[in-house]
Order: sequence, then C-alpha cells, then structure tokens
Amino acid sequence: MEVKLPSFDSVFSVDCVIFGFEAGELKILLIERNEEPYKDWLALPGYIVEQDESIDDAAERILYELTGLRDLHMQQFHTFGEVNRHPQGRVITVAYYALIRINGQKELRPITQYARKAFWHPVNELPKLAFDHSEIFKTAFNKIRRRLNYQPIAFELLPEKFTLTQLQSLYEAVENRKLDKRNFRKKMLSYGFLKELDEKQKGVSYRAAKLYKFDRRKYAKIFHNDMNLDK
Amino acid sequence: MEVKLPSFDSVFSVDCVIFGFEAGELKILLIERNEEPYKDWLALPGYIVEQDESIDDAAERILYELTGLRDLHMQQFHTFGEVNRHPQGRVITVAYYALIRINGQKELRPITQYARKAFWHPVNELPKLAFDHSEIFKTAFNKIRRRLNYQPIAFELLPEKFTLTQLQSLYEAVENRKLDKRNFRKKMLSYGFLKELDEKQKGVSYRAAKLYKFDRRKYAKIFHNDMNLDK
DNA sequence: AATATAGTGTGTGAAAATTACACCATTAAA
DNA sequence: TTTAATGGTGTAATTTTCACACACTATATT
Repeated sequence: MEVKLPSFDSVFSVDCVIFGFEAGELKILLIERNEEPYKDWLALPGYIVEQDESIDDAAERILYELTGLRDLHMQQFHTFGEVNRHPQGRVITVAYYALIRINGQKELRPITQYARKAFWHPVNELPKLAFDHSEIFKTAFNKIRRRLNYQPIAFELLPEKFTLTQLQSLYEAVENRKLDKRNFRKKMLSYGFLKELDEKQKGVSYRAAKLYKFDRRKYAKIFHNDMNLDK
Repeated sequence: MEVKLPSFDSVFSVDCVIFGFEAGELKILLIERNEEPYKDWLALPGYIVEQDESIDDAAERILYELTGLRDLHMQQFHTFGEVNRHPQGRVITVAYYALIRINGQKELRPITQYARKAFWHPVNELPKLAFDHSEIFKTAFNKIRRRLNYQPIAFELLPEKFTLTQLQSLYEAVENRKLDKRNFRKKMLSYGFLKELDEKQKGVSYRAAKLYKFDRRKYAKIFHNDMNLDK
C-alpha cells in the first residue's frame, strides 16, 4: 500500500553565518538583498533548497551564488521553524555556520541577482537584519563561542601560518576578555599540536614573531577523534 | 513587488529521541509503525509537521499522539536532509531529544493509528530502525553524552528524589565506564546544587541511602545562566 | 539472637592543571 | 641613538583531579 505524502506549500531554506577574523575583530558575512521581501535590507546569505539536493549541498551552493565563496566546511547548527518567520509563507530554515580565513585577494562577488553585494561586518554593532536573522546570528555566535574551547576551530579563522599573538587575540575577541600571555602560550604549546616553523613574520616594524602551523594529524592523534564531533 | 515562493512537493517532519533511565539502563522510546512505508518496523516517534504549527509545537504534538506523553521539554538537535532519506518523496526531518523519568504508572498509549504500540528499549542492542532513524539515534546519543558534562540533564532522567548512587550509575551508563564513588560524591556535592533531604530510601534490604533533590534555583544562581544553553 | 548480605558513607596524599605576576629582547622607524 | 611596539620567557601558590580501602548499617535468613 502506497501512502501519499501531503502536498503542502512549504519551503526549506538555508541560511549561512560565515565568520572571519580580520584586524583583531571577529566578522560575519552579510549581503544586501535585492529581492522582496526585505529588499535592500542586510541579511545573512541564504536561499531556498532545491528539491533534488541535500540541505548540506544546498548550503554550499547558496553561499557560492550569493558571495562567490566555495568549498567551505559548513556545519549545520540549528533549524528555525516558527510559523511566521517569513512574511510570504511557511519557510523553515536550516542554519549553517562556517569559519574562514578572510583573504584580501578573495573577492566577494554575488553570482545571482538576489544579492546586490556581499561584505564583511564586525559582529559587534551588527545592524538589524532581515527576517529572524539577528536571532540566527546570535545562536551561531553562542555555538562557536562554546566550541572554541573544545574544538580546533580557531585555526580555520587564521591564516595557515600565524603567530601566537594572533591566536591569542582571536580567543580574546571571541571570549571577549583579556588572557594572560604567558599562560596562554604555555597552554597552547603544551597540547602539542602546534608546529613551530623556521619562518618569522615579515613586514612588521617591531620584533618579528615566530610563525606556527596547526598540525591536524597530531591533533587527531592526541584527541582520538575525527575532528568532527559536532554531529 | 511580491515574489511568490516556489511550490515544491516538500514536507517537514519531526522525529523524537526520548531517553529514559530504568534499572540502571539507558533506554529510548520506540514505536511499532502501523503505516507504510516501513509498516511493522520499529522507529522513533515522528510525523509530519502541519502548515500552521511551529516545529517545536509539532514535536510536542506528534510525541503525544504517538506515545501519549506530554509536556516534555524537548530540544532540537539536528536536521536530516538527505534527498532520499524517505522513500516516498522529499522529507526533511528535524530531530528532537528529551530526557524523562520513566514512570511505571505513566502508560504508553498511541492515540493515533500510525503507531501500533510504544515501548522502552535499552540503547544497547537497538534493532535496525526505519528510515535513517538509527543514524538519528546515534547523533542524539552523542549529543547527550556530551551535554551530560556541562548541563544538568541527568536530573531529568532520575526521580525527583534520588540517591547519589543512582546518580552515579546514570553517569556510568551514559559514559560507559566505572567512576570512583568517593570522587564522584565529593565532586557532585561540591557544586552545591544538590539538596540533601531528611528522607531515606525505603524498601531496600540493606542500609538505606539518603535522598537528594536537584535544586534548580541554586544551579541557576551558581552558573549564571538560564539553564538552557543549547541554542 | 546470631550471622550473612549488600550497599552506604567517609579522608588523605600525590600529581596535574591553573593562576598570578614582570622584565629584558628585538626590530624598524624617527 | 633613541623610541615605539611587540616578542618571548619562569616560578611559586593555589586549586583540581585522581587513586585508593575499610568500617558502618539495615534487612533477611537461619
């Protein structure tokens, strides 16, 4: 016996909270909408999931179309399903976050017309966002604040080679408090998954700092996990 | 300008992983399906979300209809959106978990015909479940294992008045390892959110243990949070 | 009444982790 | 050569974690 699924007028969407770190500040990626509803508002990159793609795939596609960014490792974190969150009908949205290196070269360029532009905005003093995106952002921020302390997510935000001071200032930005330099370095190095390089910082007008790399292999060995405990 | 939402043949559903603790074992609630697809299979309680209800509301309603249980505090934990997870069409499911006291009196009785019966099953040696429900369960189990250590979820599984030994055996069941009695008690009591009662255990054929209660107010005061950090 | 049974309840010392804290070194630019 | 800016380093006190064993008590059994 076949049972037919009901055919509702319901739609899934995906919204992305993309974090980056630049100039000592934590930022997220916003777009300026070019479509009703909320035309001209700022919003998280997000759009509707197609029938024949998984939500994970949709998240990647949509982010690419709206910002030009690709191949991020996105992580689902919450689904928002209030009845009236979208003014034009029932839309349930699955929210994803990702952490990336903000890279001057990488140009942010919307591919579709739905977004007029995409740009980085500091997480402090965010303007009002379209839909319930302010709430979505807040939820994402709380999540990554938590995860910073038991998952190696900090390294996704930093350049591949970084100094300990940069690492510390990232922790300070996310946790919103000052940390002690000596204790921070001692602890980070004690984990044993930071690889000290022979290189030094360049182009600074003060004593150049040593550069380090995050060693994924060592991390996985030390913590006996596949680096993806989120699920 | 109004933009019309696309009208796909897409459906949201909700699935619930309800944990309980009984006889030193962690259990979950399963139903026997009485409807295609997967008729006669065991499955997590779950069904389709109506157009005019939030997913949180849907979770409560559906659990009630399938098991007779009500007023649980359910917590969303992941959304499963593979294209072919449901054999009859595109169904994205939002999964919830809850932890409850298994209570002999409370009868499990499906209200609708979609489930033939509902019953508790130990989390060890689970049979194969319908759809991707085995994966959903696994994800839920990992989540609560994690949360046990930074959220007071253990107390939702125990009777209101419990002994320290019961609390310990719950931790042991979830973490799947033995804990040291003296250290466990010392640590738990040191938090200061357990209230020692004047009462003792009754009906045991050995020395009766003191009963304790979880003091929600103290907990909230101590940890400066609203006891709901999940979001 | 004696005894067997089963779980309750308690303390200490060693090791590890966390915290607080201050000064000299190096580089580039002025 | 001086200055401005950040890099880099060690120690002692405190707190937390961990390992570990035995006497007590309530009931059931004989």
